Amino acid sequence: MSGKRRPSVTLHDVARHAGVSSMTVSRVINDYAFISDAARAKVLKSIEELGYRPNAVARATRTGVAQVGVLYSNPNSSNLSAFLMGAFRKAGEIGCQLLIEPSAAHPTPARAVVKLIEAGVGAVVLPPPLCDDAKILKLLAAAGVGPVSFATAKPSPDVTSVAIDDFEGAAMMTRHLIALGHVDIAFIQGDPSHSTASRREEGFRATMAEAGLAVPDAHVVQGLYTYRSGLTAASQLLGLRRRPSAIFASNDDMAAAVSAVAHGMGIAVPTELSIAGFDDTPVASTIWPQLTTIHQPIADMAATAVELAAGLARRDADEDQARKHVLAELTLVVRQSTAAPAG
Amino acid sequence: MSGKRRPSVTLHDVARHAGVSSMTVSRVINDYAFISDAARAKVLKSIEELGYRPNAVARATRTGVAQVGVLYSNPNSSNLSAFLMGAFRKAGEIGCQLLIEPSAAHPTPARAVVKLIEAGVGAVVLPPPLCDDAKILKLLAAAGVGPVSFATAKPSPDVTSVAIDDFEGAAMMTRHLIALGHVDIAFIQGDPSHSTASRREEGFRATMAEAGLAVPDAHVVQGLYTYRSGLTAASQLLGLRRRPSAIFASNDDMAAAVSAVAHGMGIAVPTELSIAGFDDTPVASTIWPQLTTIHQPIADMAATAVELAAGLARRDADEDQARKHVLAELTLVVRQSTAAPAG
DNA sequence: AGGAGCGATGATATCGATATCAATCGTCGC
DNA sequence: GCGACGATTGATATCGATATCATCGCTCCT
Repeated sequence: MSGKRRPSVTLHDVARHAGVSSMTVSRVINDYAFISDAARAKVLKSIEELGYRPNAVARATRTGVAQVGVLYSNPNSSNLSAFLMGAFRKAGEIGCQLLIEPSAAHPTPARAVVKLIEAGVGAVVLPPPLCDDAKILKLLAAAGVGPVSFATAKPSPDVTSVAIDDFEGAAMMTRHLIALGHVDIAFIQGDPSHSTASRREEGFRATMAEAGLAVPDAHVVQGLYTYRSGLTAASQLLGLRRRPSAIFASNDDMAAAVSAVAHGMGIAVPTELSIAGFDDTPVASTIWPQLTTIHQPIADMAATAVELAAGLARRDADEDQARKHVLAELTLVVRQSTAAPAG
Repeated sequence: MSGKRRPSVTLHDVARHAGVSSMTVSRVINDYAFISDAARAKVLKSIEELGYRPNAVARATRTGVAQVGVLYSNPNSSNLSAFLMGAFRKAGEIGCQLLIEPSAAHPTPARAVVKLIEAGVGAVVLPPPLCDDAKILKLLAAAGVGPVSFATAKPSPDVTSVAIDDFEGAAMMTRHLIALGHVDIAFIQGDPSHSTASRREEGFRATMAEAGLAVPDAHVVQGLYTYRSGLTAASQLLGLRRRPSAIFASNDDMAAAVSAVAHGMGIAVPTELSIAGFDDTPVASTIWPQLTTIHQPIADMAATAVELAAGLARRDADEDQARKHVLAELTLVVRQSTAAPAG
């Protein structure tokens, strides 16, 4: 019987309460420039008193609902949840509808793109490695669907992008290890088909060179961003006659594998071996000791990507829109897997 | 210049094309019972020809946008991404707005609930262990906000719920291990503050008893659903004089830890030791060998939960609504971490 | 003084759908 | 053969916001 009903204060309620028209209220909440201070104050007061909250859905009907597609390649990607969180939060805010399409569900990524286009999306967010695929970009261009490339290491100037500076991130981590006193630092490369892999390696090498530290060939081994490839790479590195005192893996999954192998060989982490990852995925704080890694604000980046995509989708034949390029801020997260080298 | 514009076929376009009123079209797509076959056929044909897709957002303005809150406790929960996927997909479909609130961001879970209530949600989805918290349920009831408990092991008959049968899941896995020929099967318990933990243990014990197999006390050790607790538990079990030939951990994170420890002790998986997990989180297919585990259709469950919550949110003082209880289907996923015992 | 220019505001149409109520057409019972 | 009732359909209002255009009152310029 306590039948609570959503009283749902509307814009009109606020207008009535403030003694102005609904348009004035609408303008206030949309930060329109030309409103008298008096009117603005009245409206803000009424909003406060009534506890008004704009209805994103209703707003979207008028502003034009943009349907934005999101393609993703790896359903197990550990960053997926943060990515989705951010993307959906923003989508809810601006009232645009997200269509999520796993490219793995299709014989080729191109088929997934076609499906999204047919579903009528106005823009597509492309995580790596899809955003580096020229064929896909061509397909989208032909359909007039705007692409937003996400977290690619080499964003094309022609394509709106949200990215991180992989080079700088790797450099930050390398500096951290050097500052701890490490000299023999090994590196596990990422999947060469991802553009991020080479940038991270370059960041590592450049920083080592800058510090005057040598990087013997044996200290750089190939990985594929997978746990399993990390297992192999770790065995290789830890079996070396002259074992490195620190291993920097290009992502957290591989760093977790290094941790498991070290564990297996009775090598104490971090006292005998420092391990560093990249991405700050959930596994980094799951395993023990927790990984020192580079944190990317994936959720914020995803939100930004959706916002840009929605803008692209809405825009009419207005072609000369500036392609935006957003670079997100990275942070070094020092946890328990790195320390000064022994002895 | 290829200024593609979303022509966005509307309901009215379809109506005009089919020569009927828009209401008739609306009724067809909403499966209203009393439509002549002729009209239905015409409409369906037009929908097909024009490639019409209903605009969920517009629909929601009229049906009443339900705001549904989703509380979650552990931002690193590996199931989060699947959960969010399902939840948001459904939210998009029915045009309801999701408010996600991490309870960790508040001093107490109760504060998070209050925030959602103040934000005006009509219903809340509560993952464990929040859904078992009487205080929270009381708070919600006072505000007239419907709760939907998610994946709790002991759903209250008074609360709408979407759950799995933890007992049966554990039983399935235990039967699998027994069928492989294992006799000495150890068990790692979950966090006792989660209702799922005890049900899983009961499922294990009941099945062992049924098969006439003994479960010595030393073969059941406490865990907390964390990787770290799994590390400790595994060391304990694998250090036993009479080592079990299989370890069934109540979740994947702990199973992954068992794998790491086994690795460390030079115990081959699965030839010398079988490892089983529960949940089928991403880590299960990340590590190597990949874990045999119990898969829950989290995404579907989340979608169902949102759907039920939206229903709750919309319903007026209509109190005698049936509380629904949905039980999702579990599947045993056999991967590479289990095999027949050696010798 | 006349009006151009602009800041500030409101009236009204609109977005794409559904809710509600009324209208139409059989046909069935008596 | 008449009224009632049920199946089927359409007209119109509505949801909560924004877009567009009109209006109003000033100031400032010539």
